[in-house]
Amino acid sequence: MKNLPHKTIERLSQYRRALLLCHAKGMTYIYSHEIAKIQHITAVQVRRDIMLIGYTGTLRKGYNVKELIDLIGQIIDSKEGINVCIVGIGNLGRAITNYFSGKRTKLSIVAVFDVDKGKVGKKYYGIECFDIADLTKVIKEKKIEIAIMTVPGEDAPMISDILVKAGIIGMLNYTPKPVNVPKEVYLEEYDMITSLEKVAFFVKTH
Amino acid sequence: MKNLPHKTIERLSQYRRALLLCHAKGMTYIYSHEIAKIQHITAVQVRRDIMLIGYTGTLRKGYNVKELIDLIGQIIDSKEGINVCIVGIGNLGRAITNYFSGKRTKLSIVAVFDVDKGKVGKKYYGIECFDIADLTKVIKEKKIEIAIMTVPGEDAPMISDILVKAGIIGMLNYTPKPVNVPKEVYLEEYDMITSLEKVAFFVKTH
DNA sequence: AGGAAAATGTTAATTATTTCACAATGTTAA
DNA sequence: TTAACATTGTGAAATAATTAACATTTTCCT
Repeated sequence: MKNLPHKTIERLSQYRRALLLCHAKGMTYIYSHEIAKIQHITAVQVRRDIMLIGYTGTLRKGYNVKELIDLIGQIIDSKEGINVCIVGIGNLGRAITNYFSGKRTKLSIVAVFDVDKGKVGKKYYGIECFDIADLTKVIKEKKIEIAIMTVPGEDAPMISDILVKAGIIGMLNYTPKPVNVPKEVYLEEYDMITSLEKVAFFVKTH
Repeated sequence: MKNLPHKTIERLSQYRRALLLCHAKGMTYIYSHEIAKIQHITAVQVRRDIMLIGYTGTLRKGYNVKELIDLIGQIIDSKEGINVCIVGIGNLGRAITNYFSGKRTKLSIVAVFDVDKGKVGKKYYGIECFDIADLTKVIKEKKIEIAIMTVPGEDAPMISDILVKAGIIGMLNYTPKPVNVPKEVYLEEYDMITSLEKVAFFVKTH
């Protein structure tokens, strides 16, 4: 059961978010096709994902919303919680910080970093900004395991190396510059230009 | 040749970006394994992607950087160029606008929108901000074909509907809320929370 | 009570993507 | 001149992800 497909993990995260909204609205049961509709995927895919995590719904009634939320939590959250930092508190860094602040209890942003001395010491959405020169020290002190890079592309490789040396084990790179990390570090990269170019391409070809 | 895999399109966009940097540095030829190194993928994958677009390198010399850049452009750019708008000029909207401003000649951000009257009329990175109430009018006037949504999640479905009615044919949804569009509209969704949860999961399971 | 309808759970088939393996061939060095 | 090497191009195999098909079961209706 540890070998869940990457795509399934992504969808579970999304299901949970949708389910939390349903739960807040007072729904106790939900059908696979209702989840599917929200995520605009097929009901079979929803059922398969749920099958993979070993949950069983009730025939003709669907899935218990609360139970499913909790089970997804058991699968994708880590029990103790994980500390995260944002490196580079420009527009994108602030967007993400704001986005997360006070959302997930198991994933907490505990520090943001920037080179700009004018930003150091200030708080962003309740999170203190540290000098990027103190990356290593703060990461160790605060037991930060995941870093989100939102620095300018040209700084990404250098910052990435520092983060790896400081003991980061997961990294989310939002700069347009791919970085190299040792295989023990889990790296996810996302680049907005690529996404837009992709949309433009598929728009063109119907 | 029109049936290029989605993943190949994404990589071609990335190759081009890397190649442009190489070209700027004066490189005239590049090997598949060099491109692979930059993107941290395998050389075979690079060669296959290049094969799929019908380009042929020179044995033992590699690929001509300039030729490859141009060919990728022919494949993924649309000849006439495409106009894009950003809906919601908060932190994320500004990050993207800044990111793109003056980069791709074939993809231009020609308008940004916001509900906040204090923002309307101002310029963001050189792009004028319009009232979101004028979405339909401005989209038609400026012949905008792609919209990037960076509004709060709760507004996403409603804005999405307006965009579709206004004639948008491609949409990039950066809100955490999935939206439904008719099948003629190409939709790409990306959600940062999901990405972070995914990293957290795979970090946990080595 | 019995039949129709609506769900889930799952095997099998299909499709998409990546990787392997290797032929072909130009380049370099002895 | 020839052997060793490095590189591209690609068919075939392997892996990953999605979709189809359908058995099963519960509920509802008559």
